[in-house]
Parts: sequence; structure tokens; C-alpha cells
Amino acid sequence: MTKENICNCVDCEEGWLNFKVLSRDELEILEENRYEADFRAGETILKQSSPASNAVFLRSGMAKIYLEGQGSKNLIVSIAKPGIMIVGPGIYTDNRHSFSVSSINSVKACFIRIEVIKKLFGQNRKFAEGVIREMSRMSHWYLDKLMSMTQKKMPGRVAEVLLYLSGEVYGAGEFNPLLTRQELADMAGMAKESFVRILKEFSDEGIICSDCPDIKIMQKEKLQMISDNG
Amino acid sequence: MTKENICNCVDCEEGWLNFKVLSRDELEILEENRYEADFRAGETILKQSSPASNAVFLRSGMAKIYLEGQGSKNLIVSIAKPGIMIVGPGIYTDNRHSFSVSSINSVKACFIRIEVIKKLFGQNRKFAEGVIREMSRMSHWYLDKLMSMTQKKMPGRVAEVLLYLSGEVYGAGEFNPLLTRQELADMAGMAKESFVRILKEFSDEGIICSDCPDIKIMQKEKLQMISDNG
DNA sequence: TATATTTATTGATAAATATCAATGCAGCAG
DNA sequence: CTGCTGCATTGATATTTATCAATAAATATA
Repeated sequence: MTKENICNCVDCEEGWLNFKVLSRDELEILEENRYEADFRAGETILKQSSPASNAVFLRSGMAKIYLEGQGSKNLIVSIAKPGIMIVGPGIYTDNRHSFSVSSINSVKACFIRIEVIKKLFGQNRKFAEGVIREMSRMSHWYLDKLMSMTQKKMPGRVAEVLLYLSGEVYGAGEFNPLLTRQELADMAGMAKESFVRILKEFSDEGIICSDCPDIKIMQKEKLQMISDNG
Repeated sequence: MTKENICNCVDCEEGWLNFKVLSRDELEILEENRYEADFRAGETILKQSSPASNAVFLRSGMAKIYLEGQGSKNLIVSIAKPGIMIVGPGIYTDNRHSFSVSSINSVKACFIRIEVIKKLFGQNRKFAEGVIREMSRMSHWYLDKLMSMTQKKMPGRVAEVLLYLSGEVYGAGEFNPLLTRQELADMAGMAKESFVRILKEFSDEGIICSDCPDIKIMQKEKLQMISDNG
């Protein structure tokens, strides 16, 4: 039996690290309240403003977490990979999803009812700490983003996005972003044309290479400097 | 004995609402680990990036919570009043303060060691829920800000700031902002000159009146519309 | 394979926003 | 009162960024 075939929270090796602190009984509660679903690329997994009834955990694949603005102007907040809990602050505020989530490639996901998460939060101290740690991590990230978006100019934001993809998302100096230029621009909070132009500048200066379908980072330090200095 | 003279967590009527769920014993733990301090207007209460050793609770007065960027470019994230917990996500991530806090007017504040907060988080379920609720509230706010900052144009952001001050902070249609134009601009994420100009436009259009030292909102609906439509 | 359709790129232009410089205005120290 | 000093305002200008339009490239579809 391969890893992919394990479909039981008790033995699951792919889920959220914080599930490791649960007892067998608790894992069984999880198992009983789990709903699994597969998505093809581009499907909506969670919809902003809809009732926050479930937390989502990716078993495989990637998803974009984004804020939907007026007139189809989106802001991609982060790229989710397996191993994290996807749930917004809405579950403790207005009971609505604070953002939308949609699949970038093929995704297998588990949905777990919020009440179950809250129940475990109440009865297992370590689990509660894991939840708050994850929420803090997200919160921290939002503040960072707020900083970049308001203080950095476009080249700084583009550099930041490239470093994020290279570092956190793909863990490689060369990667296929899997995202359209529009989506990359949505990550950097700018128009797609602007993103393209800056990408070309970076390319002309030899900081990156984007001739290939991939993006390859040639001078990481320089890119880091551009990102840091706004 | 007046309210102001009560200096004991057990009887405190001013503190964080979430402290109400603590037992007498727990309140005494709080009391034993409490440090009180007074600030005059303009003093730094918490400094961004410094070790996050304490959470802060205002007993009276107001403070600005802001992110410090490079080159003295700040972004004021919110205005704190008594009744909320002031602590950033840093306490569960990098153990540093995620933002700076400084007093707007005279402030009386209590400092409580993070370890105490974390201890209570671990042993009192209701308290833990209160903590996560507060953190979620902040997180939600950051996402809203992220949205405004990236999607709204300047008039929308100015309108938003005015409505925030009028609604959440001062609870009045006419108010003295207590903040300089520079600080108001830092709330809206723009240059002070831009803020002033838009304020004047609103004034010319009769949406507000800012002749007096106060700012008076004349047409709330219109302001709301400008804020909503970006 | 050929054709349609989306996505990417590029250039020209317009709009939004910041910066700079000058002036006005208030509170405050002498 | 007089002159500082910091904040507020205003105008002129430069910079940044978005939008529009055209074309090219890639991808999907028939």
C-alpha cells in the first residue's frame, strides 16, 4: 500500500504536523468528521465570504490563497502546500471565510468541520497551542505583506515574489511558477504588464533568466537586495 | 476610592474583557506578574523587533500601533484603546514585537509577562478562546487593511481612515483626531501632502468640515460610498 | 493541421501619487 | 513683542504605476 492510499487520520503521514499531538481517540474524532475531495487545476476550494464551516488540509498539490476585491482584482496572499492548516481568522470572528482558495494543480484535500477543530482546541492544550501558532504565523505574514505593499516599490515587490516562490514554495533556484503572469502580478499587487516589464528588466540585467518556461534566479543576493531596499 | 485608584487585577474593571473568565487564583497570578507604567503623549510603549516579553493592556489613554519601515516611513495599523490586548503574533513566532506602540495622549498601562499569558492560555480553556478570538480579530483587520492598501485609491483610503476614527476610535461624528497630518497619512499609507489635499477636496465638496481643529463628518453616506468604491 | 482563444509582451499614453520648495500659521522661549 | 520651530497648506514638478492598444506567442479546439 502506497502512502497515497492511506485514507485514515490515525495513520496519516501527510496531514498537519499539529495533528501529531492528538491522542488516538482524538484522531478518531477527526477521522469521523473528515470529508475528502479532489480538485483539478483551477477549481475553487474555499470561497471568500461563504460560511466558514470547514478547515482545509491539503494532502497533495498546491493552492493559491487570495483576497477577492471589486472588479476581479485579486490579491494572492500566499501559496498553500500540504502540511499547513488552511483556515482564516473568520472562524473566530464573523464565521465567514476571510479569503478564497483555489487549486493551482491537482489537489487532494481533507475538509474538517470547524466545530471539531474548536472542540479539539478546547480539550487538548498542545493542539490549542499549535492552532494559535499557525494563526500567529499567518498574522505575521499578513503584517509583512502589509509592509511590502505599502512601502516597497514595484521592483522590490517583484523581487520578493520571486524569492518567495524560489524559497518557500518550490525550494529551488529554478522553477516553473505554475502561475500566469496575471497571478504573479496579483501576488505582487500590481498590473500584469508592470510585472512583465520588471521581469524583463531583471532578465536584461542578468539577475534572472526567464527565457525558458521556467524562471531561474541567477543572482540571489542582488534580488534579495532589491527586495530589501524596496 | 475612585475607579482610577484600583490597582489590583482581582477587582479591576478596566482590563481586558477576557480576564473576566479567570478564576480568583488565576487573577492573583496576573496580579503578581503585573507591571504598571505611565506614559506621556508621544512615548514609546513597545518597540518593534525588541524581545516580546510582555503583553500590554491600556488602563486609560490611547496608543497608535504601527509598523516601522525603512527611512522613517511608518504605517499605522490601528489605534488602541483600553479593553483590548496589545500583543503581536511575534509571541508565537519569532519572540519579537511585530510592531511598535506609542502613546497618543496620557496612558496608563499594565505590562504582563508573556509566559503568564501563555500559562493561562494552557490552563484555562475559556481564556485560550479569548486569546485566539482577539488574535483572529487582529488578523481579520490586517487582511482588511491589506485589501484597502492594495486596491483602494487615495480618496477611498482617506475616507476609510476618517470613518474608522469617527466610528471605532472616537464614536462621534465630530472629533479631534489627536494625530498630526503626517500620522493620519501614515494610517492611510500615503504622503502627508496627499492626505491634506484630499481632506481639502472633501471639505470643498461639503462631505466633511475641517476648518476647526476638529474634523466633522457632514455626509457619512457619501464618505462611506467613497470608502467602499475605492 | 488549421483555427480559435487565451496568455504574454511591448509601446504609447494617461492617471495616480510622491517629492520638492515655498509660504503660512500656531505655539513657545526669550 | 519678536523671532524660533514644528506643523500645515499649497503649487509646481517628477516619478511611479496603470491603462489602453497592438501584436506575438502559446495553448486549446475543431
